[in-house]
Amino acid sequence: MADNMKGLKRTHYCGEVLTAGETVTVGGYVDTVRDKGGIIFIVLRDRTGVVQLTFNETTDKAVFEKASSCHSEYVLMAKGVVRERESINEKIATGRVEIFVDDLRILAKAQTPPFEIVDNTNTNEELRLKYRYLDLRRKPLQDNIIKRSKIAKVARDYFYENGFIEIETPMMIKSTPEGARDYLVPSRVHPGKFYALPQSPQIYKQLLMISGFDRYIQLARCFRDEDLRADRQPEFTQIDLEMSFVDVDDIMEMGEGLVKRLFSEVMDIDIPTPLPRLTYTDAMNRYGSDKPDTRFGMEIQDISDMVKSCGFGVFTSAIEAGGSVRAIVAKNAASVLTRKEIDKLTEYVRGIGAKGLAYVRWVEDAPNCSFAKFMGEGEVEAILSAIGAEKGDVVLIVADKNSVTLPTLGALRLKVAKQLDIIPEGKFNFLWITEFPFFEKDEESGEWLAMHHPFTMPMDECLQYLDTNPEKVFAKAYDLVLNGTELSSGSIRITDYELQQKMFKALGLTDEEIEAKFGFLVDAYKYGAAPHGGMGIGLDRLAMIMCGADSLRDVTAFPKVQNASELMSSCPSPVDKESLDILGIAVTKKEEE
RNA sequence: GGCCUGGUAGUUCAGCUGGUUAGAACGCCGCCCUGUCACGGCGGAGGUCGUGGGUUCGAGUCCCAUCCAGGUCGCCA
Repeated sequence: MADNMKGLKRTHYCGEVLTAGETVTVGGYVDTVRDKGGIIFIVLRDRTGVVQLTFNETTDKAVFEKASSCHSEYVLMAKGVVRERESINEKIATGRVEIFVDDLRILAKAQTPPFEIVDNTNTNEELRLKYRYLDLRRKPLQDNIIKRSKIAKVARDYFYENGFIEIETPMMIKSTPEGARDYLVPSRVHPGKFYALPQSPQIYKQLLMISGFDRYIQLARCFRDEDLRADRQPEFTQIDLEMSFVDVDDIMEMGEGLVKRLFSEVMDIDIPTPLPRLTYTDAMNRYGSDKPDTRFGMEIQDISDMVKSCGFGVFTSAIEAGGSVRAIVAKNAASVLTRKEIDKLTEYVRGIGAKGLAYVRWVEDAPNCSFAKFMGEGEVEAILSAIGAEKGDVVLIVADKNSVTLPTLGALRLKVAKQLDIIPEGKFNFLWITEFPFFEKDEESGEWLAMHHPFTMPMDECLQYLDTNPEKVFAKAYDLVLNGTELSSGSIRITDYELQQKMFKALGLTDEEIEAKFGFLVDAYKYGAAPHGGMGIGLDRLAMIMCGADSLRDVTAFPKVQNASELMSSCPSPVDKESLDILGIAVTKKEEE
């Protein structure tokens, strides 16, 4: 039987700085036991830090014996007098004092954990996720979770101070099979019918604007049944907001205020506002991405004009087909990007859709150019000079249609920057991406599809092209990007019934489809809505970057792994036939057990 | 679904062109030690080499399949 804590009340956390002479009571987990024979030191740990407990054999034999029976991760409560240490440890905050214990309680014994609870663990993440509750005892993870809590708190403070009302929207909603796949929830009362978990509170927050709440926020749980990435979990949290009587700039200003406040209060870092802006078109042309990492240069340059009449068929045919020839210059990369490495990059770009990679590797005196034999006297040198390439640099060139050259060079830019290790740490480069195209053409069917959800407002000056030139229509949509990660996405919504009908038609929806999918929302707008818009800021991704973590798993208390299962509880799991029968569900396909 | 990487004591890893009894460090257990703090000293236990098949006189090592984990592409309006 373990001891109880009768008569003891915790007075301090372990990490608090104690003054010699005072009597204190602390509780925590045994970090280490150092048994010297006649004297025992136990390092006790809680979420604030560690403190040393000291036991002397000659002072109190009974307490000493109990201390000698303690092992790692035992849960203790200890009362004693604080005193200066005989030898000081400058490495820890509480290293000048110790607690000389006269009352020790073993509140719980503990099995030896399957891995050591230490800050810099090497232990395989799979095992740590299986014992997540133990992994969460580690300080780096505790610090992340605590920082995330602070981020949420500051965000709430900020929006409450700006007149926002926090409103919960339902977690069980109508399934609308658009975009990401829904998680479905069966209904016992309605066999054969399903709710869906929300991918975002989008429709409900728009309805709240119609109701006149004017400014709404929610720290909203969202669910998407898609494959995971380091920065993508199937369930995640958005700082979701919507505002009435606003246009694009008003929302962006509110978002910038939040970013500034968060970084100031949580990190003590000043983020200058207004944040830089880039249109989608410029972002694609310069960085080959709609979420560019601007912490380093290596921008994409168009060399089509310089090579359009050269003898290299790969270049000329790409240009003749309406595409382009574009390049990035990797400064001082010639020693890292050897011929062999460039071959690997060529394989990489083939894997993501390009046909190949031309290059100039400038070592020694003469640039080594993969297409030199097709070029005339001085032509290669002219190109190098025009794009600012110098001795020691490597130029990587892709020729294809723009929908291939730009994303390929964008991906290559990131890959090469990581390889060269030129992305500065500790920088926080925010960037708004604006003026997204409204439609994108499906390469296979040739149909125009909405790039954002169909309630997004086109830019005022583009309305005239809605019927005639879909490619000339841009949206009042904006993404917030931080260090190459999409943090937030938002838009101004269509509040005009007629315009909304027009949009649906432009997207090829029939009246029946409109009614079935969005009938209630379309009806709602018939009763009048102020111009409104909003955004959803990924709390998890924000916390990840603010914690300097590489994965959402490091800032999520109980994350899912790549196949969307949770290793600790082993979910999802099969359910018994009885449960399914009540729901009227038959399972026709099973995962191998 | 495609591609890449990994899986060997509790943990992290080593284990060569296939060859005796699969090693190290940390952790764990026991004994010793009154100022340690990466404590120290002595001793000890601990392995279906992810799983299944194949090649071979012989497989941790080679081949095939499969499972698990991570990364990435597709996917994520």
